[in-house]
Amino acid sequence: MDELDPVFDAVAAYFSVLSEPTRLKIMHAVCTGEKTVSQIVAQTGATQTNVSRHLGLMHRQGVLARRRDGNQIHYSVADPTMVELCRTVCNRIASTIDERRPLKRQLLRLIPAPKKRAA
Amino acid sequence: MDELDPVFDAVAAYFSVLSEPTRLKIMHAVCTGEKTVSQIVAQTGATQTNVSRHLGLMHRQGVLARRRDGNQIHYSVADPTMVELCRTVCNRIASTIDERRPLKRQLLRLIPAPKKRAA
DNA sequence: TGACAATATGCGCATACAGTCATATACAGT
DNA sequence: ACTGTATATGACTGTATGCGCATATTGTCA
Repeated sequence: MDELDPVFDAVAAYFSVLSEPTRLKIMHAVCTGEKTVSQIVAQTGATQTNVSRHLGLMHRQGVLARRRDGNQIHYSVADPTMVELCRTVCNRIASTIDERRPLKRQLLRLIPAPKKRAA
Repeated sequence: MDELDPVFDAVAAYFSVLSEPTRLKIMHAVCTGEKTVSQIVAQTGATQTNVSRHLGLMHRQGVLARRRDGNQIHYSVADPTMVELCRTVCNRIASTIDERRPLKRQLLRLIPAPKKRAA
């Protein structure tokens, strides 16, 4: 199975992006459309430094796209699969905890369903 | 956004299970049906200690189901969503690396497509 | 009960990584 | 050029966690 190691490593690295609460908050912030760093900082409540680190990481992984506009930098989702995975997991977790209603509602509404061609 | 923290933590924890190569190997081993610890150890090439640790963790997370049979313990997939996520990611990664053919083939074949009612 | 096989666990180590502080870079306006 | 704003980065710390060794636990068979 050794020759498959790079494969498992790649898949693990992919999931690793989503295995961190702050990065999930960032995904949640940008999954509805382009956002500047400041906006993401405001929405997530994380520090600027920390957000910037995670944004850099996610951009390097190809998860997020960057766009410079004067002084600001806009980030957006570059890999829709990531959002799809989040939605799947939110639904799954919600289905396992019928007793905890409020958490369930929050989960189901975190990732809005795609309209037609959500950027 | 503070009140949503537990939600993001839960989702992150969910993805964390799949963000580790050894655990992915285990998923790959059991996704085709129940396997004993020894079988998983053999297939993954990891040590018994390490496999046992990961199996315990995955069982506690509700990802795997346990079944005692005499001296042996059989593990199987308890959460089909996990397998679905793996398949999704394998396809996604494969699609991003058309140039690396061998890796692509391996990825696409890691998680066999569900027949009708795969346990 | 004793010996053996299968699996789990306490402990220690090494590494990875999220977070913070201070500072650097890049751009805009005056 | 200077100041202010927006974003990124180097250095460091603390914590989490994957791993291996030795050992414990659970079950089988004689």
